[in-house]
Amino acid sequence: MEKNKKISMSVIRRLPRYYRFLLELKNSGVLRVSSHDLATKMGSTASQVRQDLNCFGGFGQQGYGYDVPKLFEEIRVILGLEHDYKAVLLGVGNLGRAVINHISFENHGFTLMAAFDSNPSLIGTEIRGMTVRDVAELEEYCRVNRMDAAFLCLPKESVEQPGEILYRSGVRAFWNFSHFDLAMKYSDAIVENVHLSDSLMTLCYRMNDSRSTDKVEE
Amino acid sequence: MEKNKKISMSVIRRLPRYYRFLLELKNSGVLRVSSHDLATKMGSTASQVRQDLNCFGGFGQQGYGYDVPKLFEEIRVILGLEHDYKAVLLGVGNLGRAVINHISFENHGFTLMAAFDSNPSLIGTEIRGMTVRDVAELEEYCRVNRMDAAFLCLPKESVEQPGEILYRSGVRAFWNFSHFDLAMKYSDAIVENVHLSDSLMTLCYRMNDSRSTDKVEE
DNA sequence: GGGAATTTGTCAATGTTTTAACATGAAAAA
DNA sequence: TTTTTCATGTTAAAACATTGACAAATTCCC
Repeated sequence: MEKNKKISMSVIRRLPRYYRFLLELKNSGVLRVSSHDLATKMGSTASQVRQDLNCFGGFGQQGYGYDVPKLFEEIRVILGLEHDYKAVLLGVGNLGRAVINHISFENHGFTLMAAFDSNPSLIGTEIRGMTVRDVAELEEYCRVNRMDAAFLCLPKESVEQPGEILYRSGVRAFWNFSHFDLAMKYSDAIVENVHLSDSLMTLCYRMNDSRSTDKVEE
Repeated sequence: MEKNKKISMSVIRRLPRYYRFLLELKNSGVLRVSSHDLATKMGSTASQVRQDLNCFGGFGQQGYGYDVPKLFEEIRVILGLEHDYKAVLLGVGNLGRAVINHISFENHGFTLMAAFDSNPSLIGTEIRGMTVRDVAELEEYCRVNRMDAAFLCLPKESVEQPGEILYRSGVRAFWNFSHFDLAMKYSDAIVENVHLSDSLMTLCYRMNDSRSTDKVEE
């Protein structure tokens, strides 16, 4: 049996990066990797890599390091990427289309089943083999087809109302791209917010910051 | 003079959220807010809010709280959102178009000056009043017009080469949406990575995790 | 105007995450 | 086969982040 110690969010958020780097290594035909090598790639320390991986079990071998294909597979299982969680997408504007076209859902644990929009000029159009549906059908569709997750790509408006509807029809996981935080009152709902503008503001802050710090001379 | 204590990343990453919530409050006509109210909205503690804001100065008033428009403006200045950093965007695919149409650059410290792509069928097309340029012109354009930042929306390929070109032509800040980490060898470069698939994998992990934790019965 | 109720800024304590150190064991080399 | 090298898993220490507590200052209400 595995240790029951709760995994911290900091560790969890690093797992996808390990996964990506391992995929790169695997694709390059690299067969073994040390915690030190991985750390260099990640921009962290060997100690942290070992600490992270050991949360889930001893995948390495002393004197050798980690077997790349094996470790890759382990992390894939840890993340649960072999799942086929059924998901709907709301909002087929630029953002929704970008998400649909940019992300490989199948490799990341999901199957995108349907896309919805409220804009009549979009309803009925095709995207990646899906016909865009009227958001009015959302509740029934999710209940009947037992959706697991929803990707919220509504660009401007509030996201609370569709959130409510989706929760009522059984959806418990939300990937939220809207400008507003999706505050779920239900403790069994999982919300993963992606705030692009927050990230841009952070970039802006860091740019100012580096200016003031760099200006030692002048 | 301000205290010279270095601001931690944890604090910096919360600033944009404060900013968003304050904007909401301001738009609703709310004039004052307590650390406790803000904490409730943020899902954190009053203590943390006060601690965060006090990194930058005492904006509040005992017995009253914080003046919403004033605090909003303070955070706007702290983040440096009044800047007009000149930026170019690379990759006018779905992702690039979503970024262009979805993000309000002007309110977040940037002016988007030009968009580039390597796809001949996109070059010359219009988007948001900009004519898409050939990526071959990138280096010269950035050098001549002194760009500050680049938004990298190249969906699949590696992002290292354009990064090199951009750095050579003076760009020091990068907002990277590509699937690969942009590993800049230059210490004065600022890279803000946005890894959508990482976020999706995290969602997947949390879904599995909640399943196993919830299943106390059964 | 005065006293109760608020609410901040800050210090101290608690909790968490990261880094460092090292004993142990496998692999590689001699 | 034996020794040296390498690199893990783990424990302990250090650094960092969050929370709690409270004095000081303001506002609100009577």
